[in-house]
Amino acid sequence: MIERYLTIGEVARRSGVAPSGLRYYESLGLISSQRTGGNQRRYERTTLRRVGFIRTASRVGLTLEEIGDALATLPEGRTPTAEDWAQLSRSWRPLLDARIAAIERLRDDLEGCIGCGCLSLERCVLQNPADRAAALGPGARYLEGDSPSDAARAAGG
Amino acid sequence: MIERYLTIGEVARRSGVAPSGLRYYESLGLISSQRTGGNQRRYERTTLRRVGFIRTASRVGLTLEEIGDALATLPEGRTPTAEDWAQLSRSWRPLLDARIAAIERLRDDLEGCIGCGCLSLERCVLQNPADRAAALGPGARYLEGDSPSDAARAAGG
DNA sequence: TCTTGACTTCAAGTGGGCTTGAACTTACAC
DNA sequence: GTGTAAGTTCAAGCCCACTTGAAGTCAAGA
Repeated sequence: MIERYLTIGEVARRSGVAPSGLRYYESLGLISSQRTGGNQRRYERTTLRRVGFIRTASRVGLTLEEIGDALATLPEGRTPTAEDWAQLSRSWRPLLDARIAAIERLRDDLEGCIGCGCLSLERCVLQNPADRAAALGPGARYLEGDSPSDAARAAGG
Repeated sequence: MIERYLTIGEVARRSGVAPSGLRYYESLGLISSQRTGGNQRRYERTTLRRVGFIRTASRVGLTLEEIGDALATLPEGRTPTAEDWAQLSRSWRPLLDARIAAIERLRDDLEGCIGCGCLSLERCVLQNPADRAAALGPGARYLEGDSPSDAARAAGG
């Protein structure tokens, strides 16, 4: 018989999530386990991948509830079908794409600060708030919470 | 005189961050304000952009401490130079790129589940943990916390 | 001037995501 | 068989990112 089930300690070591964290995930229904006669948890190997998925999604700002909701769209009693997966993939895509776009905007904004010429005007999108001499000028990029019309209004007076 | 300073309520409405949140950011040194004679805060317009930046970075999983550390690399007493900005941009790029890569991996993994053929094998990277009939097979992608050698070991026995 | 909504500080509370500790049991190498 | 590392539950605690509440002050229009 091949070694099929993993103890919580093994999953912990290999996933980087502490046993307490794995129990917490299980309490939320994100992962599941078999029990030995002595009530100890035993995990399937695929749990490692599932935990990796949870960690990654969590690290990029998704809540465990969102992750759980997504994983819960998979059927409980049967092997997920292609349509189950397609639905999960479809439902998450906009969220993930939005996350990516947000980070890229952040990154580009930082780079834009160097290239946009605003430094020569002694101001910037991310201007040091201690810089009292600042005045709003041209060349600004906008982040969420600010808009082109804001910039126009500010520039206008 | 143009309207130059914003009250905390105005910044709150326009940034989407509650006054209490703005005070919290200020307590952490992420933003700063002038005070009126009556001790009320007044913000420069650029604060809107700064707050937008903080929110975006926070939403994609960066801590306020990381954000603060980054913003703190900007000089306190003078206008940031091109080199100040270049340094901030350089120091954040790997972090942001890693974040983007993680989300893309997540997204591609979800899509891969549909296209990789694993469904026909009644198993998947994100296999339903309730599926007891599962056995680890070929075609698996790996996420953080799992590795090619893991997969080889599992497939091997 | 007065009223009222917006502001102030400070302390405590909340929710998410875990961790820690106490008290106890199980699994396994020797 | 036994020692010990690893497991169990449950309650409480911790850190982060805020929010809420109390008690009081400020700003500005009628």
